[in-house]
Amino acid sequence: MTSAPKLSDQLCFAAYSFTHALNRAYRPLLEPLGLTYPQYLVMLVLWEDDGQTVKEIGDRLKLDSGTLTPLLKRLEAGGYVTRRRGREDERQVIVRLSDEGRALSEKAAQVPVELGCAMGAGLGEIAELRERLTALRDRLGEAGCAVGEPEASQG
Amino acid sequence: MTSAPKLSDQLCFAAYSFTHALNRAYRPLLEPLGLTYPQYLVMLVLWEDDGQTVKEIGDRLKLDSGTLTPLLKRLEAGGYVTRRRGREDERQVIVRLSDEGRALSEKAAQVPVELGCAMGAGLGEIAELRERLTALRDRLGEAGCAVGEPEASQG
DNA sequence: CCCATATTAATTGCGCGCAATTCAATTTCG
DNA sequence: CGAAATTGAATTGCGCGCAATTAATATGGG
Repeated sequence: MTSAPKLSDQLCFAAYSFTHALNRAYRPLLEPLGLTYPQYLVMLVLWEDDGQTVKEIGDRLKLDSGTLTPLLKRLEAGGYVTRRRGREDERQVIVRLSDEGRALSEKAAQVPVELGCAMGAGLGEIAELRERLTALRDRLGEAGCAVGEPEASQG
Repeated sequence: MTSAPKLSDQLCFAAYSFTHALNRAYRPLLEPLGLTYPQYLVMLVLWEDDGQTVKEIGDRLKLDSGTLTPLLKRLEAGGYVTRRRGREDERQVIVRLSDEGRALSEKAAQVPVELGCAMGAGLGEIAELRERLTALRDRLGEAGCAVGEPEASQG
């Protein structure tokens, strides 16, 4: 048996390469804004709710401080956010939009439009895909399985 | 207008966080094999067709030499592959499995089974998702759109 | 044959992602 | 109250991904 490629692997590679393609598609749209895609995600989170802690941002984006701390420092260096220790709890660092960071949302409004257009997918398909991927992601986050029955594999 | 999150952004984040979740799910399965997920992908490609050039591997995985060269050197250091300049065309580097690398496919056979199980998705759902993601990825790789009509956006 | 152009890998530099560790602040509990 | 446990962020180290550059080899036209 030549170890044929398994379908679950193929799905994983599809997701992997789709994500890279997304990144490449976002790059030229975000570069004029001075943002990378992960930085754009942080800005989306802050545009929705300003003044969140590093922990809260990390919970939303599923990222930890090892990723966020240097990223936020770059956003701060770019003048889009401020980082200040909380008064109540000095362990926390509260991230706030600067005026420039708030203003950036205007320029960024076109990004998802162009992206959705580049994908050329209908509203329904996008919504369905999003739900399935999110559901699978959350299931992956759980315990896993006891490797009992070989299931959902086979190319 | 508070710049509500757009659906296309949500799909992109779903794909982004799904891919990270996949990576986390693969890690404990691949760590005993001494592989990272991208290294595993290269091994899958080589198990399917041994003796490919860096270019060919890159075409299949959509990766360039900047990513592959150091990765392949690590696989070589780990004893799984050899890298040798081609005799016909000395620009090319041909990557071949070592005996150990070939033997690894046996141990790796269980990986997609466990992964598919952890996702807990049916064969049909997996196949459909894979097709859609691949189609979207390929569409993203193309020209894009003329930003005419706002379409496929809106949260 | 020779030179301009192409192609192929390797290299450099930067920004993630994440595990592991460290440190300070806070909470819990004896 | 005070020691231990917990929490939040920062730091370190490593492996991608990719743009940009470089170097070596191959190819095609004059």
